[in-house]
Amino acid sequence: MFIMFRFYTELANYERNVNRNIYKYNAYRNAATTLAAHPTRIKSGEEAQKLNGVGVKIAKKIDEFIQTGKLQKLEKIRHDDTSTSINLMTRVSGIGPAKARQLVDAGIKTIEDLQKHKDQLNHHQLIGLKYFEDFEKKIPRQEIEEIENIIKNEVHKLDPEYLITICGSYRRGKPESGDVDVLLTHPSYTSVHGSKKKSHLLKQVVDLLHSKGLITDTISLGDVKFMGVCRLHSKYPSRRLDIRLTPHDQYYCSILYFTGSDLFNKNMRAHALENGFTLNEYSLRPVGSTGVPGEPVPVTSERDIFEYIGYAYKMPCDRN
DNA sequence: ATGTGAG
DNA sequence: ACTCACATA
Repeated sequence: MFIMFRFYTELANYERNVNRNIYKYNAYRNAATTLAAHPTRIKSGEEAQKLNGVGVKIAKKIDEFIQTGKLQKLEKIRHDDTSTSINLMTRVSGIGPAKARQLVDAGIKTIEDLQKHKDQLNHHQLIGLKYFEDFEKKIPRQEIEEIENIIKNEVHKLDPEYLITICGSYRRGKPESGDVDVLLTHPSYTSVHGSKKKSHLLKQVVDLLHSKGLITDTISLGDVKFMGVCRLHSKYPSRRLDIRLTPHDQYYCSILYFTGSDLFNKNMRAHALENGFTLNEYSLRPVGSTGVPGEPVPVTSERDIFEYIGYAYKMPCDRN
């Protein structure tokens, strides 16, 4: 039923992006996931309708697919001009469903159209347009290794106490990644002194990497999160770079969280709950019988987190 | 404050 | 699911 999962996901995205109907979007997504999780092959709509999240309409579509091998509604959507235009617009970083709809309603339907109407785009969307092709390219592992070396060398020349970890699929050992996700901390910055603003710790690093030519554009820069663009040399594509600053005592929970995968995080958090803990991006806390989380337990490595909740340690490459 | 978008 | 940053109000 994998193909049905794909079809319903496609219909879900259509309802969200084109019709802006979040309820139908959720309905299709629910149906898609329950169908995907179903252990045996489904032979009819009637059979499927017994499942949670599958009603009359979706059951009918299953019958249609079984009989014809396709879905009329989906075929129509795939050839619909408005629908395909909206999908194209949302591929520009910074353009979501709402902006895409607005652009297409104004007759702006292609990347060339966007270039003629830059006045309708905000700063983020302009960067998304400027690097439209580059941002869709995968980043080879070796290139991230080079970026990592530059960041670590330059930042440690500035202050060797910074701790730097590149997370995401790169840390899970994947040969290619979609962006570069850097986690940054400094021993002088902890959540207990959280009220003391240490935002310069992030700005300082961003300014440095900018001056060294690695960072080329800033999409946004707050106290704890930078989103922008970097490039190794003029011959390389431009890459999306995120840097987040985390308090030192929350560093390993953050690393765990931002290393993923999403599914792994979900499973691990569920396991934590079963063992009386709640785990998030910031901390691991025991949950009392009242259900109120207690104080965070001290964590000085990723391994600590696994041990507290009695979960066999998994290397990042085994978290896919 | 509220909505949008990203991750 | 939840948080951060930005834009607009």
